[in-house]
Amino acid sequence: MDVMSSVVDPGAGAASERIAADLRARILMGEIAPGERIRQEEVAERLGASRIPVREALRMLSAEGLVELETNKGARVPRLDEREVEVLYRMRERIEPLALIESMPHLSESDLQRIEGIQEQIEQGVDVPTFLTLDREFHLATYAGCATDQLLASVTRLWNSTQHYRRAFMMINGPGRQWIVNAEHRLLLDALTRNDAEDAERYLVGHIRRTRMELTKHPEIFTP
Amino acid sequence: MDVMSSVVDPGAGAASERIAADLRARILMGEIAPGERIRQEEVAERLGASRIPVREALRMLSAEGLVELETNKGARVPRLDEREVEVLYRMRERIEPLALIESMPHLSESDLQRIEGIQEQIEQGVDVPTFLTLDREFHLATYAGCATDQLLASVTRLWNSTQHYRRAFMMINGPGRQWIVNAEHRLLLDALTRNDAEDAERYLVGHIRRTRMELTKHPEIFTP
DNA sequence: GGGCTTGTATCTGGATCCAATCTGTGGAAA
DNA sequence: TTTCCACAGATTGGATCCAGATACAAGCCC
Repeated sequence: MDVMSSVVDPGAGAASERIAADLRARILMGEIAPGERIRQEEVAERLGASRIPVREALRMLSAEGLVELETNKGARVPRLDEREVEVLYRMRERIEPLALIESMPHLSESDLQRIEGIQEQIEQGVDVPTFLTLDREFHLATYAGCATDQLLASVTRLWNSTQHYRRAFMMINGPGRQWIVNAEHRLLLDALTRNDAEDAERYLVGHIRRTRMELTKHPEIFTP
Repeated sequence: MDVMSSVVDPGAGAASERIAADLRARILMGEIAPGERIRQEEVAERLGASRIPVREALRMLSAEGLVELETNKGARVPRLDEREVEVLYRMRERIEPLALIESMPHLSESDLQRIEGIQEQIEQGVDVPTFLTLDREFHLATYAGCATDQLLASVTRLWNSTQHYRRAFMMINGPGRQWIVNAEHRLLLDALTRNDAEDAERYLVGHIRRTRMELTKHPEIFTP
Protein backbone atom coordinates (compact mmCIF):
# COMPACT_ATOMS: atom_id res chain seq x y z
CA MET A 1 0.00 0.00 0.00
CA ASP A 2 1.08 3.52 -0.58
CA VAL A 3 1.89 5.67 2.34
CA MET A 4 0.05 8.68 1.13
CA SER A 5 -3.31 7.78 2.50
CA SER A 6 -2.00 7.04 5.97
CA VAL A 7 0.05 10.17 6.34
CA VAL A 8 -1.47 13.06 8.15
CA ASP A 9 -2.18 14.77 4.88
CA PRO A 10 -2.39 18.53 5.04
CA GLY A 11 -6.02 19.44 4.68
CA ALA A 12 -7.25 16.70 6.93
CA GLY A 13 -8.02 19.44 9.37
CA ALA A 14 -11.58 19.96 8.29
CA ALA A 15 -13.90 17.34 6.88
CA SER A 16 -15.94 19.96 5.04
CA GLU A 17 -12.85 20.95 3.08
CA ARG A 18 -12.13 17.38 2.06
CA ILE A 19 -15.75 16.96 0.99
CA ALA A 20 -15.58 20.21 -0.95
CA ALA A 21 -12.39 19.05 -2.63
CA ASP A 22 -14.04 15.78 -3.62
CA LEU A 23 -17.14 17.41 -5.07
CA ARG A 24 -15.07 20.12 -6.73
CA ALA A 25 -12.98 17.53 -8.51
CA ARG A 26 -16.03 15.55 -9.59
CA ILE A 27 -17.79 18.60 -10.98
CA LEU A 28 -14.72 19.88 -12.80
CA MET A 29 -14.06 16.39 -14.21
CA GLY A 30 -17.58 16.38 -15.56
CA GLU A 31 -18.80 13.46 -13.45
CA ILE A 32 -21.62 15.67 -12.25
CA ALA A 33 -23.24 17.48 -15.15
CA PRO A 34 -24.94 20.90 -15.18
CA GLY A 35 -28.53 20.66 -14.03
CA GLU A 36 -27.77 17.56 -11.99
CA ARG A 37 -28.87 17.60 -8.41
CA ILE A 38 -26.54 16.88 -5.47
CA ARG A 39 -28.25 15.25 -2.51
CA GLN A 40 -26.63 15.88 0.85
CA GLU A 41 -27.26 12.44 2.28
CA GLU A 42 -25.85 10.65 -0.75
CA VAL A 43 -22.61 12.62 -0.54
CA ALA A 44 -22.47 12.23 3.23
CA GLU A 45 -22.70 8.46 3.29
CA ARG A 46 -20.39 8.05 0.30
CA LEU A 47 -17.66 9.99 2.12
CA GLY A 48 -18.51 8.65 5.56
CA ALA A 49 -19.59 11.88 7.18
CA SER A 50 -22.79 13.48 8.36
CA ARG A 51 -24.77 16.01 6.36
CA ILE A 52 -23.45 19.01 8.30
CA PRO A 53 -19.99 19.18 6.70
CA VAL A 54 -21.62 18.40 3.36
CA ARG A 55 -23.74 21.51 3.72
CA GLU A 56 -20.66 23.55 4.56
CA ALA A 57 -18.93 22.11 1.51
CA LEU A 58 -21.86 23.00 -0.71
CA ARG A 59 -21.74 26.57 0.57
CA MET A 60 -18.05 26.72 -0.31
CA LEU A 61 -18.70 25.39 -3.79
CA SER A 62 -21.54 27.86 -4.21
CA ALA A 63 -19.07 30.66 -3.51
CA GLU A 64 -16.81 29.17 -6.17
CA GLY A 65 -19.58 29.11 -8.74
CA LEU A 66 -19.63 25.32 -8.92
CA VAL A 67 -23.11 24.74 -7.49
CA GLU A 68 -26.20 26.84 -6.93
CA LEU A 69 -28.29 26.54 -3.78
CA GLU A 70 -32.02 27.08 -3.53
CA THR A 71 -33.73 27.18 -0.17
CA ASN A 72 -35.49 23.93 0.64
CA LYS A 73 -34.71 22.64 -2.83
CA GLY A 74 -31.08 21.69 -2.49
CA ALA A 75 -27.97 22.04 -4.60
CA ARG A 76 -27.41 21.52 -8.27
CA VAL A 77 -24.68 22.25 -10.76
CA PRO A 78 -25.65 25.45 -12.58
CA ARG A 79 -26.87 25.02 -16.14
CA LEU A 80 -25.85 28.04 -18.19
CA ASP A 81 -27.16 29.16 -21.54
CA GLU A 82 -25.16 30.61 -24.41
CA ARG A 83 -25.74 34.17 -23.32
CA GLU A 84 -24.50 33.62 -19.77
CA VAL A 85 -21.34 31.89 -20.93
CA GLU A 86 -20.66 34.74 -23.31
CA VAL A 87 -20.89 37.23 -20.45
CA LEU A 88 -18.61 35.07 -18.33
CA TYR A 89 -16.06 35.18 -21.12
CA ARG A 90 -16.38 38.94 -21.40
CA MET A 91 -15.71 39.09 -17.66
CA ARG A 92 -12.64 36.93 -18.21
CA GLU A 93 -11.42 39.29 -20.92
CA ARG A 94 -11.48 42.13 -18.45
CA ILE A 95 -10.47 40.49 -15.18
CA GLU A 96 -7.69 38.13 -16.23
CA PRO A 97 -5.53 40.81 -17.84
CA LEU A 98 -5.64 42.66 -14.53
CA ALA A 99 -4.65 39.50 -12.69
CA LEU A 100 -1.79 39.06 -15.13
CA ILE A 101 -0.60 42.64 -14.67
CA GLU A 102 -0.72 42.31 -10.91
CA SER A 103 1.05 38.97 -11.05
CA MET A 104 3.84 39.67 -13.55
CA PRO A 105 6.11 41.77 -11.32
CA HIS A 106 6.19 38.96 -8.77
CA LEU A 107 6.78 36.01 -11.08
CA SER A 108 10.13 34.41 -10.37
CA GLU A 109 12.38 32.65 -12.85
CA SER A 110 11.25 29.29 -11.50
CA ASP A 111 7.62 30.32 -11.91
CA LEU A 112 8.27 31.01 -15.59
CA GLN A 113 10.04 27.68 -15.96
CA ARG A 114 7.10 25.91 -14.40
CA ILE A 115 4.71 27.64 -16.80
CA GLU A 116 6.90 26.65 -19.74
CA GLY A 117 6.98 23.09 -18.45
CA ILE A 118 3.19 22.97 -18.46
CA GLN A 119 3.08 24.31 -22.01
CA GLU A 120 5.60 21.65 -23.10
CA GLN A 121 3.32 18.99 -21.69
CA ILE A 122 0.40 20.45 -23.62
CA GLU A 123 2.39 20.44 -26.85
CA GLN A 124 3.21 16.76 -26.47
CA GLY A 125 -0.37 16.07 -27.41
CA VAL A 126 -2.76 15.06 -24.68
CA ASP A 127 -6.36 13.97 -24.48
CA VAL A 128 -9.16 16.40 -23.77
CA PRO A 129 -9.47 15.99 -19.98
CA THR A 130 -5.73 16.32 -19.52
CA PHE A 131 -5.61 19.36 -21.78
CA LEU A 132 -8.35 21.05 -19.79
CA THR A 133 -6.41 20.46 -16.58
CA LEU A 134 -3.09 21.62 -18.01
CA ASP A 135 -4.60 24.65 -19.73
CA ARG A 136 -6.16 25.72 -16.46
CA GLU A 137 -2.87 25.14 -14.65
CA PHE A 138 -1.02 27.14 -17.30
CA HIS A 139 -3.15 30.24 -16.94
CA LEU A 140 -3.55 30.08 -13.20
CA ALA A 141 0.24 29.72 -12.94
CA THR A 142 0.64 33.02 -14.78
CA TYR A 143 -1.54 34.61 -12.08
CA ALA A 144 0.35 32.98 -9.23
CA GLY A 145 2.21 36.19 -8.38
CA CYS A 146 -1.05 37.95 -7.72
CA ALA A 147 -1.30 38.86 -4.05
CA THR A 148 -4.97 39.84 -3.82
CA ASP A 149 -7.03 36.78 -3.08
CA GLN A 150 -10.29 38.38 -4.18
CA LEU A 151 -8.82 38.81 -7.64
CA LEU A 152 -7.66 35.19 -7.78
CA ALA A 153 -11.00 34.04 -6.44
CA SER A 154 -12.83 35.91 -9.19
CA VAL A 155 -10.63 34.37 -11.85
CA THR A 156 -11.10 30.91 -10.39
CA ARG A 157 -14.88 31.34 -10.30
CA LEU A 158 -14.91 32.24 -13.98
CA TRP A 159 -12.80 29.22 -14.89
CA ASN A 160 -15.01 26.96 -12.78
CA SER A 161 -18.22 28.20 -14.33
CA THR A 162 -17.05 27.82 -17.90
CA GLN A 163 -15.13 24.56 -17.49
CA HIS A 164 -17.99 22.30 -18.54
CA TYR A 165 -18.69 24.21 -21.73
CA ARG A 166 -15.03 24.29 -22.73
CA ARG A 167 -15.02 20.52 -22.33
CA ALA A 168 -18.28 20.11 -24.23
CA PHE A 169 -16.83 22.13 -27.08
CA MET A 170 -13.65 20.06 -27.25
CA MET A 171 -15.49 16.78 -26.97
CA ILE A 172 -17.57 17.68 -29.99
CA ASN A 173 -15.01 19.44 -32.14
CA GLY A 174 -12.04 17.37 -31.08
CA PRO A 175 -8.65 18.89 -30.32
CA GLY A 176 -8.50 20.43 -33.80
CA ARG A 177 -6.75 23.77 -34.26
CA GLN A 178 -4.69 23.00 -31.20
CA TRP A 179 -1.78 24.79 -32.84
CA ILE A 180 -3.60 28.09 -32.32
CA VAL A 181 -3.74 27.58 -28.58
CA ASN A 182 -0.07 26.64 -28.55
CA ALA A 183 0.88 29.71 -30.55
CA GLU A 184 -1.10 31.96 -28.22
CA HIS A 185 0.40 30.34 -25.14
CA ARG A 186 3.90 30.66 -26.55
CA LEU A 187 3.44 34.31 -27.42
CA LEU A 188 2.05 34.99 -23.97
CA LEU A 189 4.89 33.12 -22.32
CA ASP A 190 7.42 35.00 -24.41
CA ALA A 191 5.90 38.31 -23.39
CA LEU A 192 6.11 37.23 -19.76
CA THR A 193 9.77 36.31 -20.20
CA ARG A 194 10.47 39.68 -21.80
CA ASN A 195 8.54 41.26 -18.94
CA ASP A 196 6.38 43.03 -21.50
CA ALA A 197 3.07 43.64 -19.78
CA GLU A 198 1.40 45.30 -22.76
CA ASP A 199 2.10 42.40 -25.08
CA ALA A 200 1.14 39.88 -22.44
CA GLU A 201 -2.19 41.58 -21.94
CA ARG A 202 -2.76 41.82 -25.68
CA TYR A 203 -2.13 38.12 -26.29
CA LEU A 204 -4.19 37.08 -23.28
CA VAL A 205 -7.20 39.13 -24.34
CA GLY A 206 -6.92 37.76 -27.87
CA HIS A 207 -6.71 34.23 -26.54
CA ILE A 208 -9.82 34.55 -24.41
CA ARG A 209 -11.73 36.50 -27.03
CA ARG A 210 -11.01 33.94 -29.73
CA THR A 211 -12.15 31.15 -27.45
CA ARG A 212 -15.35 33.02 -26.68
CA MET A 213 -16.16 33.45 -30.35
CA GLU A 214 -15.37 29.81 -31.01
CA LEU A 215 -17.74 28.71 -28.27
CA THR A 216 -20.57 31.02 -29.19
CA LYS A 217 -20.42 29.69 -32.75
CA HIS A 218 -21.48 26.29 -31.44
CA PRO A 219 -24.83 26.70 -29.72
CA GLU A 220 -25.31 22.94 -29.68
CA ILE A 221 -23.04 22.89 -26.64
CA PHE A 222 -25.72 24.60 -24.58
CA THR A 223 -28.71 22.45 -25.50
CA PRO A 224 -28.51 19.05 -23.90
CA MET B 1 -42.74 43.42 24.41
CA ASP B 2 -41.94 43.91 20.78
CA VAL B 3 -43.99 42.31 18.09
CA MET B 4 -41.14 41.77 15.71
CA SER B 5 -40.17 38.35 16.91
CA SER B 6 -43.67 36.95 16.81
CA VAL B 7 -44.83 38.17 13.42
CA VAL B 8 -44.55 35.85 10.48
CA ASP B 9 -42.57 38.34 8.48
CA PRO B 10 -42.18 37.71 4.76
CA GLY B 11 -38.78 36.23 4.11
CA ALA B 12 -38.98 34.11 7.18
CA GLY B 13 -38.50 31.16 4.90
CA ALA B 14 -34.97 30.52 5.99
CA ALA B 15 -33.49 31.56 9.31
CA SER B 16 -29.99 31.56 7.88
CA GLU B 17 -31.01 34.20 5.36
CA ARG B 18 -32.48 36.45 8.01
CA ILE B 19 -29.33 36.04 10.08
CA ALA B 20 -27.20 36.82 7.03
CA ALA B 21 -29.31 39.90 6.31
CA ASP B 22 -28.85 41.09 9.88
CA LEU B 23 -25.08 40.62 9.88
CA ARG B 24 -24.78 42.06 6.37
CA ALA B 25 -26.54 45.22 7.44
CA ARG B 26 -24.44 45.54 10.59
CA ILE B 27 -21.19 45.12 8.70
CA LEU B 28 -22.17 47.54 5.93
CA MET B 29 -23.35 50.07 8.51
CA GLY B 30 -19.96 49.84 10.16
CA GLU B 31 -21.24 48.45 13.45
CA ILE B 32 -18.79 45.59 13.03
CA ALA B 33 -15.39 46.91 12.05
CA PRO B 34 -12.70 45.23 9.94
CA GLY B 35 -10.59 42.87 12.02
CA GLU B 36 -13.41 42.35 14.47
CA ARG B 37 -14.30 38.79 15.27
CA ILE B 38 -17.84 37.38 14.97
CA ARG B 39 -18.62 34.62 17.46
CA GLN B 40 -21.27 32.16 16.38
CA GLU B 41 -22.86 31.71 19.78
CA GLU B 42 -23.14 35.45 20.39
CA VAL B 43 -25.00 35.95 17.10
CA ALA B 44 -27.12 32.86 17.67
CA GLU B 45 -28.47 33.88 21.04
CA ARG B 46 -28.93 37.50 20.02
CA LEU B 47 -31.18 36.43 17.14
CA GLY B 48 -32.76 33.51 18.97
CA ALA B 49 -31.44 30.70 16.84
CA SER B 50 -28.94 27.92 17.11
CA ARG B 51 -25.40 28.08 15.76
CA ILE B 52 -26.16 26.01 12.65
CA PRO B 53 -27.98 28.73 10.68
CA VAL B 54 -25.39 31.22 11.92
CA ARG B 55 -22.69 29.11 10.31
CA GLU B 56 -24.68 29.00 7.07
CA ALA B 57 -25.08 32.78 7.22
CA LEU B 58 -21.35 33.26 7.74
CA ARG B 59 -20.66 31.12 4.69
CA MET B 60 -23.02 33.29 2.65
CA LEU B 61 -21.33 36.45 3.86
CA SER B 62 -17.96 34.94 3.10
CA ALA B 63 -19.10 34.46 -0.49
CA GLU B 64 -20.13 38.11 -0.53
CA GLY B 65 -16.73 39.25 0.69
CA LEU B 66 -18.11 40.55 3.97
CA VAL B 67 -16.37 38.11 6.32
CA GLU B 68 -13.43 35.76 6.09
CA LEU B 69 -13.47 32.29 7.63
CA GLU B 70 -10.50 30.43 9.03
CA THR B 71 -10.77 26.80 10.04
CA ASN B 72 -11.12 26.39 13.79
CA LYS B 73 -10.53 30.09 14.23
CA GLY B 74 -13.87 31.54 13.30
CA ALA B 75 -15.09 34.48 11.28
CA ARG B 76 -13.95 38.05 11.17
CA VAL B 77 -14.55 41.07 8.99
CA PRO B 78 -11.60 41.29 6.58
CA ARG B 79 -9.10 44.02 7.27
CA LEU B 80 -7.65 45.25 3.99
CA ASP B 81 -4.52 47.28 3.41
CA GLU B 82 -4.06 50.11 0.96
CA ARG B 83 -2.73 47.85 -1.77
CA GLU B 84 -5.67 45.44 -1.61
CA VAL B 85 -8.22 48.23 -1.79
CA GLU B 86 -6.40 49.67 -4.78
CA VAL B 87 -6.64 46.33 -6.58
CA LEU B 88 -10.33 46.08 -5.70
CA TYR B 89 -10.86 49.48 -7.29
CA ARG B 90 -8.97 48.41 -10.39
CA MET B 91 -11.28 45.41 -10.56
CA ARG B 92 -14.24 47.78 -10.28
CA GLU B 93 -12.86 49.88 -13.13
CA ARG B 94 -12.93 46.83 -15.36
CA ILE B 95 -16.00 44.93 -14.20
CA GLU B 96 -18.54 47.68 -13.64
CA PRO B 97 -18.33 49.11 -17.16
CA LEU B 98 -19.14 45.63 -18.44
CA ALA B 99 -22.09 45.42 -16.08
CA LEU B 100 -23.24 48.81 -17.33
CA ILE B 101 -22.95 47.78 -20.98
CA GLU B 102 -24.88 44.59 -20.31
CA SER B 103 -27.48 46.48 -18.34
CA MET B 104 -28.10 49.52 -20.55
CA PRO B 105 -30.12 47.86 -23.33
CA HIS B 106 -32.59 46.57 -20.74
CA LEU B 107 -33.05 49.73 -18.69
CA SER B 108 -36.63 50.98 -18.92
CA GLU B 109 -37.79 54.56 -18.74
CA SER B 110 -38.96 54.01 -15.16
CA ASP B 111 -35.55 52.57 -14.27
CA LEU B 112 -33.93 55.78 -15.47
CA GLN B 113 -36.43 57.86 -13.53
CA ARG B 114 -35.67 55.87 -10.40
CA ILE B 115 -31.95 56.46 -10.89
CA GLU B 116 -32.52 60.17 -11.36
CA GLY B 117 -34.67 60.19 -8.24
CA ILE B 118 -31.81 58.71 -6.24
CA GLN B 119 -29.41 61.32 -7.61
CA GLU B 120 -31.85 64.11 -6.68
CA GLN B 121 -31.87 62.79 -3.13
CA ILE B 122 -28.09 62.81 -3.08
CA GLU B 123 -28.00 66.40 -4.31
CA GLN B 124 -30.29 67.55 -1.51
CA GLY B 125 -27.35 67.10 0.79
CA VAL B 126 -27.31 64.15 3.09
CA ASP B 127 -25.10 62.86 5.86
CA VAL B 128 -22.33 60.38 5.23
CA PRO B 129 -24.15 57.12 6.03
CA THR B 130 -27.13 58.13 3.89
CA PHE B 131 -24.87 59.17 1.04
CA LEU B 132 -23.08 55.82 1.13
CA THR B 133 -26.41 54.01 0.90
CA LEU B 134 -27.77 56.23 -1.87
CA ASP B 135 -24.54 56.15 -3.85
CA ARG B 136 -24.56 52.37 -3.72
CA GLU B 137 -28.22 52.32 -4.76
CA PHE B 138 -27.52 54.72 -7.60
CA HIS B 139 -24.82 52.60 -9.17
CA LEU B 140 -26.47 49.25 -8.55
CA ALA B 141 -29.63 50.67 -10.12
CA THR B 142 -27.69 51.38 -13.30
CA TYR B 143 -26.73 47.70 -13.35
CA ALA B 144 -30.28 46.49 -12.70
CA GLY B 145 -30.84 45.49 -16.32
CA CYS B 146 -27.96 43.07 -16.15
CA ALA B 147 -29.26 39.52 -16.50
CA THR B 148 -26.17 37.55 -15.51
CA ASP B 149 -26.19 37.04 -11.77
CA GLN B 150 -22.49 36.18 -11.60
CA LEU B 151 -21.71 39.61 -12.97
CA LEU B 152 -23.98 41.32 -10.46
CA ALA B 153 -22.55 39.18 -7.68
CA SER B 154 -19.02 40.25 -8.59
CA VAL B 155 -19.98 43.90 -8.58
CA THR B 156 -21.73 43.52 -5.24
CA ARG B 157 -18.71 41.80 -3.71
CA LEU B 158 -16.48 44.68 -4.76
CA TRP B 159 -18.86 47.24 -3.28
CA ASN B 160 -19.12 45.23 -0.07
CA SER B 161 -15.39 44.91 0.34
CA THR B 162 -14.66 48.58 -0.19
CA GLN B 163 -17.63 50.00 1.69
CA HIS B 164 -15.83 50.46 4.99
CA TYR B 165 -12.93 52.36 3.45
CA ARG B 166 -15.22 54.65 1.48
CA ARG B 167 -16.93 55.47 4.75
CA ALA B 168 -13.63 55.93 6.57
CA PHE B 169 -12.52 58.36 3.88
CA MET B 170 -15.68 60.43 4.05
CA MET B 171 -15.74 60.45 7.82
CA ILE B 172 -12.26 61.94 7.85
CA ASN B 173 -12.45 64.29 4.88
CA GLY B 174 -16.08 65.20 5.27
CA PRO B 175 -18.43 65.42 2.29
CA GLY B 176 -16.19 68.01 0.64
CA ARG B 177 -15.93 68.08 -3.15
CA GLN B 178 -19.36 66.52 -3.29
CA TRP B 179 -20.05 68.53 -6.44
CA ILE B 180 -17.60 66.33 -8.33
CA VAL B 181 -19.59 63.20 -7.52
CA ASN B 182 -22.78 64.94 -8.55
CA ALA B 183 -21.27 66.09 -11.83
CA GLU B 184 -20.03 62.59 -12.58
CA HIS B 185 -23.36 61.06 -11.71
CA ARG B 186 -25.23 63.58 -13.85
CA LEU B 187 -22.96 62.98 -16.83
CA LEU B 188 -23.35 59.24 -16.44
CA LEU B 189 -27.11 59.56 -16.13
CA ASP B 190 -27.26 61.79 -19.19
CA ALA B 191 -25.27 59.27 -21.21
CA LEU B 192 -27.69 56.57 -20.09
CA THR B 193 -30.63 58.69 -21.15
CA ARG B 194 -29.01 59.30 -24.54
CA ASN B 195 -28.34 55.56 -24.71
CA ASP B 196 -24.70 56.33 -25.36
CA ALA B 197 -22.79 53.31 -24.07
CA GLU B 198 -19.35 54.71 -24.89
CA ASP B 199 -19.87 57.91 -22.94
CA ALA B 200 -21.48 56.04 -20.07
CA GLU B 201 -18.50 53.71 -19.82
CA ARG B 202 -16.10 56.65 -20.03
CA TYR B 203 -17.75 58.58 -17.22
CA LEU B 204 -18.10 55.49 -15.05
CA VAL B 205 -14.44 54.55 -15.38
CA GLY B 206 -13.43 58.13 -14.63
CA HIS B 207 -15.67 58.18 -11.58
CA ILE B 208 -14.24 54.97 -10.14
CA ARG B 209 -10.69 55.87 -11.05
CA ARG B 210 -10.88 59.28 -9.43
CA THR B 211 -12.30 57.73 -6.27
CA ARG B 212 -9.48 55.20 -6.22
CA MET B 213 -6.84 57.90 -6.46
CA GLU B 214 -8.58 59.93 -3.78
CA LEU B 215 -8.58 56.97 -1.42
CA THR B 216 -5.01 55.90 -2.07
CA LYS B 217 -3.89 59.44 -1.28
CA HIS B 218 -5.11 58.97 2.27
CA PRO B 219 -3.21 56.03 3.75
CA GLU B 220 -4.39 56.98 7.23
CA ILE B 221 -7.67 55.25 6.36
CA PHE B 222 -5.96 51.90 6.40
CA THR B 223 -4.09 52.17 9.68
CA PRO B 224 -6.46 51.94 12.61
C1' DG C 1 13.41 37.80 35.03
C1' DG C 2 12.43 35.53 30.51
C1' DG C 3 10.88 31.82 27.95
C1' DC C 4 8.68 27.51 27.80
C1' DT C 5 5.23 24.29 29.31
C1' DT C 6 0.80 22.98 30.88
C1' DG C 7 -3.86 23.29 32.15
C1' DT C 8 -8.28 25.27 31.62
C1' DA C 9 -11.86 28.03 29.49
C1' DT C 10 -13.76 29.25 25.18
C1' DC C 11 -14.86 28.53 20.68
C1' DT C 12 -15.53 26.04 16.36
C1' DG C 13 -16.46 21.52 13.76
C1' DG C 14 -19.30 17.49 13.46
C1' DA C 15 -22.96 13.81 14.66
C1' DT C 16 -27.58 12.70 15.67
C1' DC C 17 -32.33 13.65 16.02
C1' DC C 18 -36.59 16.34 14.92
C1' DA C 19 -39.48 19.67 12.12
C1' DA C 20 -40.76 21.75 7.83
C1' DT C 21 -40.86 21.67 2.97
C1' DC C 22 -40.79 19.67 -1.49
C1' DT C 23 -41.77 16.05 -5.02
C1' DG C 24 -43.97 12.76 -7.39
C1' DT C 25 -47.50 9.44 -7.77
C1' DG C 26 -52.13 7.90 -7.57
C1' DG C 27 -56.94 8.67 -7.73
C1' DA C 28 -61.18 11.30 -8.48
C1' DA C 29 -63.90 14.52 -10.98
C1' DA C 30 -64.94 17.27 -15.14
C1' DT D 1 -58.52 11.70 -21.56
C1' DT D 2 -57.01 15.56 -18.97
C1' DT D 3 -56.59 18.23 -14.87
C1' DC D 4 -56.60 18.98 -10.20
C1' DC D 5 -55.93 17.54 -5.49
C1' DA D 6 -54.30 14.83 -1.71
C1' DC D 7 -51.23 11.90 0.52
C1' DA D 8 -46.77 9.59 1.44
C1' DG D 9 -41.93 9.20 0.71
C1' DA D 10 -37.90 11.78 0.20
C1' DT D 11 -35.07 15.71 1.17
C1' DT D 12 -33.55 19.87 3.26
C1' DG D 13 -33.38 23.21 7.44
C1' DG D 14 -32.65 23.60 12.32
C1' DA D 15 -31.83 22.27 17.39
C1' DT D 16 -29.19 19.91 20.72
C1' DC D 17 -25.29 17.47 22.27
C1' DC D 18 -20.43 15.98 21.97
C1' DA D 19 -15.49 16.07 20.32
C1' DG D 20 -11.47 18.55 18.89
C1' DA D 21 -8.85 22.75 18.38
C1' DT D 22 -7.41 27.27 19.83
C1' DA D 23 -6.22 30.90 23.06
C1' DC D 24 -4.98 32.67 27.23
C1' DA D 25 -3.01 32.59 31.69
C1' DA D 26 -0.74 30.68 35.61
C1' DG D 27 3.23 28.09 36.94
C1' DC D 28 7.77 25.99 36.34
C1' DC D 29 12.48 25.53 34.81
C1' DC D 30 16.65 27.70 33.32
